[in-house]
Amino acid sequence: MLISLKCDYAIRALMELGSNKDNVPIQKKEIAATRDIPGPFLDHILSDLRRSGFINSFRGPKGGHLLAKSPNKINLLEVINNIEGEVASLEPDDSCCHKWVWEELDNLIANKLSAVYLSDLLDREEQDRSSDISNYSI
Amino acid sequence: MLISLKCDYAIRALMELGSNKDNVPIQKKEIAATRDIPGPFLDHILSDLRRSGFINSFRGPKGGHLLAKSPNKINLLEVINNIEGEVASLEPDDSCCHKWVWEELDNLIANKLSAVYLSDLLDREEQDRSSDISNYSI
DNA sequence: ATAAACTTGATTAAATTAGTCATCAATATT
DNA sequence: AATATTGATGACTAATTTAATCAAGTTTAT
Repeated sequence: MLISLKCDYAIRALMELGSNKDNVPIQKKEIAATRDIPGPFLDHILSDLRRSGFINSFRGPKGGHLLAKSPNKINLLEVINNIEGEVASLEPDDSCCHKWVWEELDNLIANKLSAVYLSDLLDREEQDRSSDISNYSI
Repeated sequence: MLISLKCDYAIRALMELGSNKDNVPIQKKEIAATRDIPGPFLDHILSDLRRSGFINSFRGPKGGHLLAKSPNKINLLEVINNIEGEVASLEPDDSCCHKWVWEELDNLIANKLSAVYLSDLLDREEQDRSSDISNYSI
């Protein structure tokens, strides 16, 4: 797949934290459970997210994690770049004839990803959730 | 990288065949040498290209390979789809909340790739080659 | 016939991805 | 202060994918 599962997990984790209304830290166990992420793997992902400045973590009982920025200040490109180093770089220093296509494609992808914010994902999720409810009540 | 090296090789091979003016089949060895593709690996790639109907192959001495279609009838999406199964499918049947982003991204990529034809690559290569020459003579 | 080519399948090596596990560090509660 | 709870980190492993190699077979021009 284009985006690694690890990255997908990272975005899920951020969504869980972003949907948190009160300022009480959410614990790893809860994130893993509600967003279906393997627990021990999530450790590393949270570690990456913390090092990249997306979240703040607190140890001890009542510890957990909180978003460090507003969801509308976090776009997918930066998340992906920080989690997996690079999005979609083609042959490193390849000077092949059709390099330009891969470059155009890279730019296209980067543009798209940098235009999608965590807040967009949260809005859409909220929207989906409410349309599910209305479907159910019809 | 986004597109596998195998796919890149496949496109290089098609370019080599597409730049062939006369109708004499080009041999594997020559394709491998001029386009810098590992010989034995190219075997499999040519096999895939043949099975997908992009090229015709001829055995025996004076054998080799020819394009089966005009370069302006071959776009990158079909090549890639035939060579590596699929371009960039995300989690197979995943119903995760932000699936729509990956879908939009997939569509964007598919649109871009299906709009680039082998003839575009050949034109660009020709153009690059001639600008190199004029640079040299200045 | 024979040599030159392509064809195919088995096998392998390396890299990447996904994940586990154990140990350490911090802190709220008592 | 002791303890239980939680996060932090690094070593390790398993599975998958990618990128090949190699050998045996088939076709065909000469």
